[in-house]
Amino acid sequence: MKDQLHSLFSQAIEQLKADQVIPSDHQITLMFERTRQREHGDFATNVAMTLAKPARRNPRELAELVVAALPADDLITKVEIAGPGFINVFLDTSARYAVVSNVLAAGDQYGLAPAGSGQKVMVEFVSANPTGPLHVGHGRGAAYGDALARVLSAAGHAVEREYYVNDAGRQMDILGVSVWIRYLQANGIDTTLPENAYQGDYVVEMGNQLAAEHGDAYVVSAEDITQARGELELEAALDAVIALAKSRLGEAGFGVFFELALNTILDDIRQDLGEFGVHYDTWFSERSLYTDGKVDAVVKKLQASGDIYEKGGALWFKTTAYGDEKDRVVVRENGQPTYFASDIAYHADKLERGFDLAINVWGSDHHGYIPRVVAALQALGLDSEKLKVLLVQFAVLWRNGEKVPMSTRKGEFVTLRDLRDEIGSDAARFFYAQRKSEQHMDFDLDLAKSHSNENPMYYVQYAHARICRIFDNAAERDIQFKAAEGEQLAVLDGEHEIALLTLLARFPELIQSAAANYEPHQVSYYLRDVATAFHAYYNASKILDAEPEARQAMLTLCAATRQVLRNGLSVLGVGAPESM
RNA sequence: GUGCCCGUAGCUCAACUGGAUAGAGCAACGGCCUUCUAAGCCGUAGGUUACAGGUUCGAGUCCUGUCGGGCGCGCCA
Repeated sequence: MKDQLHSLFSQAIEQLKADQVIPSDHQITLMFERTRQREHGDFATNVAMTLAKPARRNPRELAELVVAALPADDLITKVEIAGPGFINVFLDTSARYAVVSNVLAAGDQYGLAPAGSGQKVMVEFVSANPTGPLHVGHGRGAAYGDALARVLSAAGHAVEREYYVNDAGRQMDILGVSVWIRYLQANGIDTTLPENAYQGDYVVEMGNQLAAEHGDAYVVSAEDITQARGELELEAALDAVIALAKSRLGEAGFGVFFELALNTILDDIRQDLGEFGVHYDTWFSERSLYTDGKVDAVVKKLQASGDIYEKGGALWFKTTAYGDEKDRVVVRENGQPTYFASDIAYHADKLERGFDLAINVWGSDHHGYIPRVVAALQALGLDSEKLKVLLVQFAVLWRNGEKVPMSTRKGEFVTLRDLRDEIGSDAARFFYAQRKSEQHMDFDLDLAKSHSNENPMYYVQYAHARICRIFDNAAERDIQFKAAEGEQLAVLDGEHEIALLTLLARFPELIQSAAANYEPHQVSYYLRDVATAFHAYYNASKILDAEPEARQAMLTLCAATRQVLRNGLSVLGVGAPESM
């Protein structure tokens, strides 16, 4: 419909160019908007206002000329010029109710662009360090990332979801050693867990499990540990204990603790996300970048191109040459690569896998990290425009009017699983999906739990369930439903019906807009609008008591509304129950 | 100190990316169930879009400054 308007107005503008009203070389972006008020017709365009300057005429006068040059067409019944120079277009009513048939014909594909019509896109999200259960902060990233992936694929893109597993580096050593200490305690060794190690109960459980499986095979004395720590400060003391564990147990022995911790936690995360409705195509291991030699390769390549220099025994990447504020270390003085080194290899690998677009969903605390990753891609001769980093603000949790602390190491946090148990996966997803990603967000746990029925999701689902019930009741009353078509739908001209029809017609545009702007929250607001329009309609009309012919048309509208609600909820990854 | 994000009704958030009279939900007040699910509907009230300038036909949206909040600025990840 918009395309048709576009073509008609383009013809009019070409005509004006030919008449030399507008400079013929002027580039025009023709935009149509759905109007907010009925008096303004169905669509409006501001083209006359944007042309005012190049044409050196006042907008209203230009609007007159555009309208005069507009070819006749059945679609348009009336055109008005309003305000400072808007051109308001009124469409033929048959164009309005035709949407019902379109919805029913397309079914669960309505609003969705054909698969493969878009780009090849990867969405990497959550990627939390596998050092403990996911907390509600990760939940926002999970809900946003997955809804984004769904919106993008609804808009026709081929989407892959990826989780980058940080299974290398010091954090994992700390986790391994935390489990080891708990294991020692389970074997009766009188030692304490350093306060900067992982404190969670899950670490205790793993220690107990390993003590049961391996007995005292990996035990050292409490004195050895005390001696290793010596008078060192916190972090250095922890490193000393890690070194002790590695030297006494060997790589293989330490690996027992490390691997169990990693696998247990990763399985838990995978299950947690699965129950949240989030499923990944790829779990990409950071360690594999080392074992496959990709980190080395990328460092050598940057050395060869002169982007890496040595200073103070460390290797530095000249990221300032690509707009970063300071240069960054990639290989430390002690020969250990930094996290940045593997991240360069990871992002290079992503783009080399042939995605048109690689989206990273990151917590906003990582925003300072973006310039150096972009720098790395540019230095490697890759197209950094293909990387898009979307930042999600972490939610601030409130309980009893106080901020809830969130520290993984201290084991003090509300887990995603707790939240799902309290309010359910669907409600949690919908709640997160209602917020724009970069918006700061307050999450009041007491409110979320005690007033869970006030979650707008129920409002939308209720509209769906109500429609299902109407059809149940129709069947009980022996009313046979056969979708009305064409002129039979012309009775749908009440205020509520027109509002509903207009909304249903907007759905495909909405999906495109939500995808183009990476804003899945647009879908949740849209669904609420559809539900509002339906509930109002429902209360105003006794559908099953209407005259048979009108009743068929009304039921057809209900069926179309139900379909759109279903499709929209599915884009958010939320269910559409048939009864509530 | 410096860089990025944010500031909209009492609270939580929208606003089709520069458009017409800034909208919803909670909370408050008043109505609607012997009638397809009241998890609903209808109505009332609530605003100097943090503040001050600027850009233009037109600004919550863009530019500058100020104030307030969050987050970065490691040979951590």
